Order: sequence, then structure tokens, then C-alpha cells
Amino acid sequence: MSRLIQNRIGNTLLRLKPQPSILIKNLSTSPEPSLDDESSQSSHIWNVIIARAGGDSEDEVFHRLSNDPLCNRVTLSDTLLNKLLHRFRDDWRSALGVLKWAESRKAHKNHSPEAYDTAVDILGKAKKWDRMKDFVEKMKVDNTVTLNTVAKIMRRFAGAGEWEEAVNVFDRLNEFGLEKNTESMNLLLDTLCKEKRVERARSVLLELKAHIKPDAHTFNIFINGWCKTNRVEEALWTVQEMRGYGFRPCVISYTTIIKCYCLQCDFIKVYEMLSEMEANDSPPNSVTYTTIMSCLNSQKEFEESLRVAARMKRSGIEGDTLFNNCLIHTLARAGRVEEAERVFRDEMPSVNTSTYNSMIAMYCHHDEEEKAVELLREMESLKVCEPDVHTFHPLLRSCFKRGDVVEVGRLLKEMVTKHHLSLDESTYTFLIQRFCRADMCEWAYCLFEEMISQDIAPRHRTCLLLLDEVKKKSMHEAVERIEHVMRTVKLTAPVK
DNA sequence: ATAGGGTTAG
Repeated sequence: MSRLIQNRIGNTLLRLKPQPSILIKNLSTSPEPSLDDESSQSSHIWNVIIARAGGDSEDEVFHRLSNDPLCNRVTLSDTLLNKLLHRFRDDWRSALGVLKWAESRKAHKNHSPEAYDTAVDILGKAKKWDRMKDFVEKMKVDNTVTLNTVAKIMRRFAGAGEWEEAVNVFDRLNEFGLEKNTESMNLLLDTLCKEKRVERARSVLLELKAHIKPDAHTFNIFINGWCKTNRVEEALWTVQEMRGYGFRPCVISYTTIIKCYCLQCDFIKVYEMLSEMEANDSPPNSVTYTTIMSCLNSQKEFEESLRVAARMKRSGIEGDTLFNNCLIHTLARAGRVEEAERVFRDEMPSVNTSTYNSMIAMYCHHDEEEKAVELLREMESLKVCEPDVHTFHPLLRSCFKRGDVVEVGRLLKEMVTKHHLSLDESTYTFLIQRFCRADMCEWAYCLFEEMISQDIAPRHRTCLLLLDEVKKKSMHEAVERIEHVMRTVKLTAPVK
């Protein structure tokens, strides 16, 4: 959205009363650095760079950064550069400006190739094909194009439906000093298959196989390609073809097919395949069981899902983190809190954010918020993994349920200032809904403006809900603003 | 990027 609209929103916000200052002040603006804290110090510098790097052209960004004394004192490590590029992954002008500035800061402009690959990826994401091609030509001269670069180009082209361009890149591999071999061929085939152009991938293979030998990966790529388009017959046929080439289908081949049967809800075939794997000496692993359980969970078949987990344990396979996360989720949904706690405490050598999220959600669901908060504090002190927006969702939900909006504000502040999280589309949508329902549409409206100023498009339904509420309250300016947004912004449909 | 989570829901 244009900066013009953003300014107008800024003015609207200034006029809006009463101001729920906790939301306005804390949600969008960067957290204030606390004293004597090294990470806050660097987060301050980060915020300064970010502020300078927003701009309408890459030259503008470049000049603003170059002329800023503070920015020029920063030691610009590869890590920092990559973090900056990641921050501007949806803003190619700023990203290129930052990169240009970074180059000018180095005497012998040799940044890690990763930065250049990211730049290529950002241009591809923005579909700036000409700029991307120019960029790659420059890299070609410097001899810095790697297979990783090529992967980014191909995937961006294919992702935008320009899969002929993806094939062209493969044809030009030699120009980039790269080889046409099984690895690079597999990359092209996988790109096409992931974009559901499996037939096209087939004809590429037919054309190339006189010169390049397929390997086991090649066939797994096709099995996946067929399964993605729900053509399990062809996937099975590919297994046969694979055997014909002297490769044994592996656990990946079978798991891919099982996933396909799962999506078809054909559990007879799922269990048949499971037995076949055991018989064929490519036994199912943790991934296979997790796949099946997740699918059963989405059907709310929690007891059956637990039987699958038991089957895995019986066959002597150790669950990894993803499996145990799934198991905890299943136990929680099946109402078996103590068992979930036991898995969490005794059976997990390593945990991640999702593990905590499942446990926190479980406690909130069973109205044991003290325990949920206790786990949040544990995350903060152990620092094994950091909370994300999903960690807070169930906690926020509980506050709304209790009608404790003060606590909602406190949690939001914690998310933004302590954990540097920015609210995403679904969080905004959820909060706006709940504030409306709590008859606090002033707060909901502030979040709405907040969302727009972050360039996050609201859902059509969210606009309608809020519009209805502000009309009831006779908030005329808000009505006008929401109607304006509905006319000018491309609204998103609810995710099904 | 050769295979695998969830989610705040009246």
C-alpha cells in the first residue's frame, strides 16, 4: 500500500479518541532498548538501520544509509546483512539498497554468496524478472553463480507459472560454469513436480535420460509429483519403473504414497502399505507414523491416532521431536493431560517452540492457565527455544474468555517488547474479532489501523464485522476509513 | 525443496 494512505491513517489515529495507548504505543513502534543490555544495544542499531532503509528507490535507501553516521559505524557482518535482507524480503528496493550499501562498505566487495542468492530470491519473489536477470548476469561475470542460485531462480520462475524459463535456466547451466548432471537435473525435475507440472517433468526426463542417469532421488521426486496431483496410480507405476532401473523403493517412496492415501482418507490402503513396508524390509519410520497420525488428528480420530503411536512404539522405533509433538497434541485433544505431561517431561531429549505451544494450548484448554504461564516463563528462562505468536494465542483466548482485557494488553505488550514478535494477519483478525465481541470496538479499530499501516490486508469478513460495530457506536470517521480501505485495498478471503 | 505438527473456532 502507498505511503500516502499510511500518512492518512496516521492522521486518523491522531484524531481518534479515546486512545487505547497500550495498543497504539506498543504494537507498531520498535521496542525501547533497556539499559546495559547488549542485545538491546544491537536491537537499537537494528531499528536505526531499518528506519533508514525504508524508501521508494534503492538509490534513496543507499544514500540515506551511506550518509548516516551511526549506520556507518556499524560493523556489517554477513550475519547482519543476511538478517537485513530477510527483513526486506518483500521490499526489493530496500533490499537492493541495503546490499549496495553493504558492498560500498567493504574494500573488496566479497560478501558471502548467500547474500547474493537472497537478493536473487527477493527479486524473483517480486517478479522483477529483468532486474533478476541483470543481477544474475553480473554474478555470472564474477563467477559466483552456484547451484543454490540456480535453484532460487528456477523455483521463483516456476512458482510464478514461468516454468519454460525454469527449463531455459537449466539449458544455460554451462554458461554459469555449472554442470548438467543428475543433481542439477533432479533440481529442475523437483521444481517442475512441486509446481504440479509432473507431465512436463516427465518429458524433460525422457529428453535428458540419454545423457544423464536418473538416480533413486529422481524417482522419488516423480512419486511425490504424482501424489501431489492425487495420481497415486502413476506413483505406484513409478515405483515399478524405479525397480526396473535397479533402485529399491525406500521409506521415503512409501511414506510419500501413504501421505497421498491419507489425503484420500483411504485408511485401508494406508495400513496395507504399512504392512507392505514391514514385509519389504523398508520399515516405516517416525516420519511415516507422524504423517498418519496428523491425518487422523485432522479427522479428529484421536484414539485411532494413539493406536498408531502404540504400534510404532511396539516396533521399537524411537519417536523424534516432531513425532512427540504430534503425540502430545493427540493426547491433549484426547483429554489425556497426565500422559501428555509424562511425554513432555520424560520422553523428549529435545523440545522446540511447537512442543511448548502444544502444552500451553492444552493447559489453556483445560482452564489451567497458571500452568500455561508457568511454561511460558520456563521457555523464557531456559532459552532452548523462543515463543512465537502461536505460543500466545491460547493465552490471549483465555484472557478474553475471562473478560480480562487488561491482561490481554499486558500479553500483547510482552509479545512485542519482550519477544520482538510482530502480530501477523491471523493474530490481528482474532484480536479484532474478540474486541468487537467484548464490545470494545475502539480497540478493535485501532488494531485495524495498525494492521493497515503494517501493509497487512484484512479479510473481507473482518472489515464487515468491524464496520458493523463502529456504525453501532456512531464512530463516523472510522466508518469512513473502513469503507475507504474496503474500496482501495485488496482484501483477502478467509483461509478455508 | 527427496517424506512429517499445530492454531484462536458457538
